[in-house]
Amino acid sequence: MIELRHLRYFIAVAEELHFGRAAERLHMAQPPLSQQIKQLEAELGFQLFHRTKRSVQLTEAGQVFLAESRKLLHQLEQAIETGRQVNRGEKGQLVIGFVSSAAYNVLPVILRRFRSQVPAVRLELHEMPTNEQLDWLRDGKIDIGFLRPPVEDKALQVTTIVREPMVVALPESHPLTDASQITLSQLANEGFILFPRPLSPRAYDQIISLCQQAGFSPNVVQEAMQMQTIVSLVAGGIGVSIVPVSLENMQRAGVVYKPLAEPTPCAEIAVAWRQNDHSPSIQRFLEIVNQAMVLR
Amino acid sequence: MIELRHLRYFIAVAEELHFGRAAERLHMAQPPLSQQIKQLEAELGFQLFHRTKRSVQLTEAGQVFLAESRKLLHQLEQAIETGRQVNRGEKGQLVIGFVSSAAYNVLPVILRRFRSQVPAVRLELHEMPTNEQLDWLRDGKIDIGFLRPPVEDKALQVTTIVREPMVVALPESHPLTDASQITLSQLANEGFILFPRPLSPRAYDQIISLCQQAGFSPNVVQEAMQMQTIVSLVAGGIGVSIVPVSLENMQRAGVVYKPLAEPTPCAEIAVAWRQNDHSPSIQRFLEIVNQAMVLR
DNA sequence: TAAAAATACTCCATAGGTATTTTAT
DNA sequence: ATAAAATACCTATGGAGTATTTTTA
Repeated sequence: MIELRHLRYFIAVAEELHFGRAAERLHMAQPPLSQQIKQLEAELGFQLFHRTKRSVQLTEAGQVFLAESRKLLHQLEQAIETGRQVNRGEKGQLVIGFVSSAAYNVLPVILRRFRSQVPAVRLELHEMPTNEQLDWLRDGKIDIGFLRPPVEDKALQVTTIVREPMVVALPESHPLTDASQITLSQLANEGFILFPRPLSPRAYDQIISLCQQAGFSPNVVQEAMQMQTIVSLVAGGIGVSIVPVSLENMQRAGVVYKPLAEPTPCAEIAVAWRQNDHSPSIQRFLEIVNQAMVLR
Repeated sequence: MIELRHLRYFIAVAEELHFGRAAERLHMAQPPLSQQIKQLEAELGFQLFHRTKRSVQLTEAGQVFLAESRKLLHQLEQAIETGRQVNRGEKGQLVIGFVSSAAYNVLPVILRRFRSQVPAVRLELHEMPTNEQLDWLRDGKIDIGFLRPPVEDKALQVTTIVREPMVVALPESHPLTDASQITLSQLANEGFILFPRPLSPRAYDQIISLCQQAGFSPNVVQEAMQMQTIVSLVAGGIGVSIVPVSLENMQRAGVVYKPLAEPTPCAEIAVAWRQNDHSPSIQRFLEIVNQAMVLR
């Protein structure tokens, strides 16, 4: 059976064209080297050297096999190095899911950091709602999710990384745009635009219950999956909404954001990953998330 | 030190994801297999498997290294196969020199045969006179020469493969074109076109001495290196020439070839190669030359 | 005859085997 | 309780060393 040893020895002899010197270079005696080369030739089924006792020369086949052998050892080095990089989480591929609002908030910061620190890990991004992310995480279709807690699944690990105040989004033309802040009760007769409850039950219920504490049940005139859509609808005067403050980053014309007077309700974003997945690139990614987003 | 054994074992375990079954497949016991994998991991500096006693799983780095390992073993197979082909003279490269007249005669037959029997050997052809071929052979710049004997060099082996009659080449307009054959004495007063003596001393001297036996010294009015040129000059009425019969293949308009009445002088072509060069593709080529050109 | 590869043999390192333990399900 | 990997220990193959012979320039 051919071993790498044979190739290493062969390369040495081919380079020295002298068994004695090659043996010296390999820190071994000459006879076993002759043996191993002979054995290699037997395994290969062809001569590597023309041997005339006094001089050693590569055969034509030997020359070809020399080039191939060098390539092989070099590739092994490469393979080891690549393996080590993957092991350190410096090379690989990550598939990431995120809710649309994360795109305005945490994602840009984290991705910029990750890309600069670990450039050899390819990132694949998929925008999708929380519940879909949970399925994809379980199926291994994504490795990391940026989503809205809570998550019940015991197989998934979840850390909240952002907790931001909610603000009221009003059409530019609305009379309340002059107020410095708004109490919920002032919105009792407004039409509300919200996301469908299954998308983020906790946030949804929070808003509803706050309104009820303010003495009214909100009149939901429209639902929309995407935050962009909600903001657009507000701009269009369809109604008002309560959105995470980071949406201000969108700079949508025709919309004014106002803080709430109430003890501020919060929108949360969390990272989630499979508890038993110790893939180094995931670990590396989570480290960077931690660095960037130490949650107070 | 990593050996191919390690890779073979690793691939087996990675494919079975079960040390026991992998060991069985490798016709060995399970403990030494565990040992070898452990040793491999130590050499690599990273884990290949997540081992939880009850289940074996590839790590991310392990997956990458698995693909690389498979590639490596496959490439070794390839290298061995290529080496064997080269050894059998079925793959490689040959550089061949030939005198211009060989192009009308032996070369086409031999090359056609060789290309069909040994398609994977690349041929490089260089037209050049005999003396230059000898230098290039000695320098290793060509491997095979088709040239005009004799060759004195002891380091070169030479076999004559073609011995063909010489014929007289006359301009179409010449009065002797009606004769069925020609005696040299009939050409005593003609102007002769010949190649320079150094190009093929034997053939040159042969022609001169034949003329002298016929009672005259030929009047050489023009010399030319290439047979084509000689024939063109004859066609142009500059003079007559004595050329190998295979030149008739050229079908040059304006020239008529006539056999000689004299005991036919002969033009020879030989193959030459370095005696101590046992490169299989050369051997293979020479075999085919022998097959095709068994000299009577 | 001198230099270098091949042979002959000897030895020991280590690959591989056997028996057993550990551990997770 | 059981299946599977790890650990401990032993065995023996074969890789490597030493001494010697063979070969040819």
